[in-house]
Amino acid sequence: MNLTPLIQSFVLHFGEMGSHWGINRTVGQMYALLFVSEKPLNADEMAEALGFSRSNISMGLKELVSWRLVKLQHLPGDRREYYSTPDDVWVIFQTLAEERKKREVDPTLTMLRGALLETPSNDADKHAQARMAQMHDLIDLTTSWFSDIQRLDVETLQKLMKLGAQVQKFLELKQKLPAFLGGTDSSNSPESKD
Amino acid sequence: MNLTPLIQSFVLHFGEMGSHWGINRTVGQMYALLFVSEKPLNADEMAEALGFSRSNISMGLKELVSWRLVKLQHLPGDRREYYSTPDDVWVIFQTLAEERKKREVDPTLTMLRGALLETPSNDADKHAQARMAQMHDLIDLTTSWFSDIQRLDVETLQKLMKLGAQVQKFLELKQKLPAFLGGTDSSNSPESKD
DNA sequence: TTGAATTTACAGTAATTTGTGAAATTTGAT
DNA sequence: ATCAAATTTCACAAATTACTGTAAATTCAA
Repeated sequence: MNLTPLIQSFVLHFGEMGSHWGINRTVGQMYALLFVSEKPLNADEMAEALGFSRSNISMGLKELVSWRLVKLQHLPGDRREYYSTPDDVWVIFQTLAEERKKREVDPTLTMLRGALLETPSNDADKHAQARMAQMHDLIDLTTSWFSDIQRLDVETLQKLMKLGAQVQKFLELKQKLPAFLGGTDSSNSPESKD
Repeated sequence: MNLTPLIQSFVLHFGEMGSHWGINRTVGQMYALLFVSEKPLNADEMAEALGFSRSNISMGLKELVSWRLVKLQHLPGDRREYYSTPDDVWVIFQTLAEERKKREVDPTLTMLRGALLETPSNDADKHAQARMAQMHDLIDLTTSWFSDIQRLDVETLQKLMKLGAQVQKFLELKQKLPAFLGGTDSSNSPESKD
């Protein structure tokens, strides 16, 4: 295959960053290669392009598939398995966010819920539980918001982001005109938090 | 010191999750211990509570301070250094997000900008650059939005999150009444994306 | 059903990361 | 300035993780 300098530097960068992102260097490079590739690649092509062993490629691909970051497909008349990344970068972004949530935050949320049900054994425990409750509520609100947002289509999401901090004006407006959003909303009622 | 079972399980969980979060087990435990502690702790107390060597604590603390996740303070009449986490979990969350952006996405954004300035050497390069441009634009929009949002105070941010997907209604409204947000906004104009 | 092509599992090794104790340095009270 | 308390650095050992080659398993065409 033989990569051009441009592609090579992109691939190497992803390899280096991989460790910061919780994947290893070779998996990072594999993803980068697929991301910029014009067509799906099979494992042998990737092994050759990156200079890794065939089995390493196999492991890495398995991991990337488990993250839903690469998809497997078959090309007509070729029994080998070909791999590629989704075309739409927004879809990629959402998949990444979902998977990270699932792996990196959901387990903690579950642990916190359990811990908050325990009976505190002393003052230190009481304080610890109060702190855990704060953490729980923050994560809960953030992840609920995230799954709300994720339901929006990409177009809408983009508009929202371009709007940026201007949403603040909307909140001010809403304060004045609470009616127009319908009745089941409770976010204006003054119970709020601690 | 001797941790209660409740606190111990919290601390151990953070240790295990640490690897998913890009910090190591001991650093994760240190952070958890400080997070639930009623008062600031010094390095010796932490070493004893967690059963780590004094030097390991020193290293870990240095890392946590570099992430701005723990702060150093001095207690009157005691020359040792005491450590604690910020009280407000929203501040913690924002700090974490800022630091992760700085370490995990800014370098990639920089690399992409550089790559997009290169002259493509062939069709493969042209395609790769197109892909990189998509990635760049996504990251750029997302991080700009993030720094916009970060300027909001915590109260407003909370309201916004509680609103969730209902912001969509605002966008619809805005479509109809583009005037009320003032003139410099271009997000409604139909140039949009590819 | 056979067998060639392909993928996967696994065991051994290499590389990297983590954690420790001892030595060196820094700090601040006297 | 001195000295003891406290912190940091560093070289090494231990543990973990990554990578390879080979062997086993699977797949699919004939």
